[in-house]
Amino acid sequence: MSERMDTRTHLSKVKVACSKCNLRSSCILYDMNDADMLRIEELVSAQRKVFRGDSLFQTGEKFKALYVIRSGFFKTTFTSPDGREQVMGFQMAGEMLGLDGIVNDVYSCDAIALEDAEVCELNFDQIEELSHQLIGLQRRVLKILSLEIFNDHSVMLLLGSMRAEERLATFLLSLVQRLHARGFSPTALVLRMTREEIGSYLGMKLETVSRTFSKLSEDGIVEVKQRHVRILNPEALKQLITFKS
Amino acid sequence: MSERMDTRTHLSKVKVACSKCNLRSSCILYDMNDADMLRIEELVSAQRKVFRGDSLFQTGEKFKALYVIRSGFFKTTFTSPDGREQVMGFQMAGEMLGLDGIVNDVYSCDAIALEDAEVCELNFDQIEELSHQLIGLQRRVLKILSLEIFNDHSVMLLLGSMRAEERLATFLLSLVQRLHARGFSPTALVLRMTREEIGSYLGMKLETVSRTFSKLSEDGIVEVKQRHVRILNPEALKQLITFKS
DNA sequence: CGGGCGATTGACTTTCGTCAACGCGTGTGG
DNA sequence: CCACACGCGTTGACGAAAGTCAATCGCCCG
Repeated sequence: MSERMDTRTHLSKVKVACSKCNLRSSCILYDMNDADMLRIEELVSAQRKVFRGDSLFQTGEKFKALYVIRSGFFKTTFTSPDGREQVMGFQMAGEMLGLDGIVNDVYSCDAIALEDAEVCELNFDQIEELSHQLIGLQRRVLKILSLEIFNDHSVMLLLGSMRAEERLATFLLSLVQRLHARGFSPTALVLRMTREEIGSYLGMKLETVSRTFSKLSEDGIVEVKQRHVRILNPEALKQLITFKS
Repeated sequence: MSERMDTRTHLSKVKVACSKCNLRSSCILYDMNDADMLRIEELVSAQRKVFRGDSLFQTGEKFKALYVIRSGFFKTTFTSPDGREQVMGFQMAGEMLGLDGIVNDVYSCDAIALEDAEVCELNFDQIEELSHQLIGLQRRVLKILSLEIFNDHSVMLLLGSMRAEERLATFLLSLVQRLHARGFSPTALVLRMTREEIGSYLGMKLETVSRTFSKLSEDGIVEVKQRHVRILNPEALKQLITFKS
């Protein structure tokens, strides 16, 4: 945890213009019409900087806002009552954090920045209030929640039915696809997380992650240099996942 | 699939009274005030019967309604593009089906009745319309979605970090707890699903499920006769799950 | 009563986890 | 500027857990 400052994150109250945001096409709020967009800017109660290693929110904290990532990279970790911990996901620009806090008015996971990040804070009371007025926003919020459920189901499928190699292949393809959608290379990426964090997310041990990387590397499918990964043969990687039976 | 009739399910358009429903305390819509409750009854566009083995909806079907289970027992199965299939959950009275269909206007899993069932159909357009008017309903819907996310995260934790015995113990405790909340025994239950379905849900093979049941039985923790399970030592069962480290 | 699906059990194989040693790279302090 | 330390990653040897394949059993339903 950083000791740079008293408060965990920088705050700036500068009003932002969603309508001019360069994330617009990838931001989770993007498909609003211009009239609604002006109203939506009211939602952004603050922008916050979060430094690498610091948390945006923690399990048990009072839930009061959702966050959209403007830049940077997060992991969310979920902890069971008995202390079991697991990485629930990795989030990047345009994605949303905090949705699982709505049920109990308390965040139910930790959101930790894996690199210095900036987020837009959306006060949840205001979201409720405004989506009461704008049916388009209401629908949008529901879709966001539903998407999260859909994505979680995909992860459950991965955890429940795939073997180590398939899991890692799926993980790499998913990451690179999301990065590509944000203008990055479709074949090269820099991992922002450790082998242990990847393993936790994929339900395997860090040694197995490492071994599996080595295996993919030996097979000429990817090139791995520490956290730098290049996908040499995307087709072979997809083939690995394909269900055999 | 049943061939009893042309349409897959019975439909009845008889207006129901949510305010008089005996499920009220466990139904996912329950915490509405009386005034709102009258409005909510408008939502129930139909009640449907679904016979054992039949599906309430299937992957790819146009999404148009959410469902609340009045009686009976369902499984939901999720299928990946390449044909991998997995049981995503088991649902009982008062629980909701179809939430993952909101994102893409298409159901993204199959809901299959494991015993004859009755459901209330809630037209989604009407939900949107009405929750636009009743802020209480809007909030409620958001909480339901968020709860689903929270539950999925618990399953992901199970799949990612537990061993076979822990998974089965967690599964049994969860089932029995939900049944107990509905007035059934806190220690005895009848499984509505096969070993294979349990295995699919828990990310293990049916033989492993069977062996694990036998193990728990040998240890005197549960009594298993086919699908009839009695929990002899709930404390020992909970102890099994407790994280060791 | 017989057929068939589901459940159990055994023997063997595979996959992954565990434990341990070592290597690489970065950042810091002498 | 170099040396060192520490965190992270890799690799190997071994063991444990779960998967696979196969035989058998038993219950339920026609």
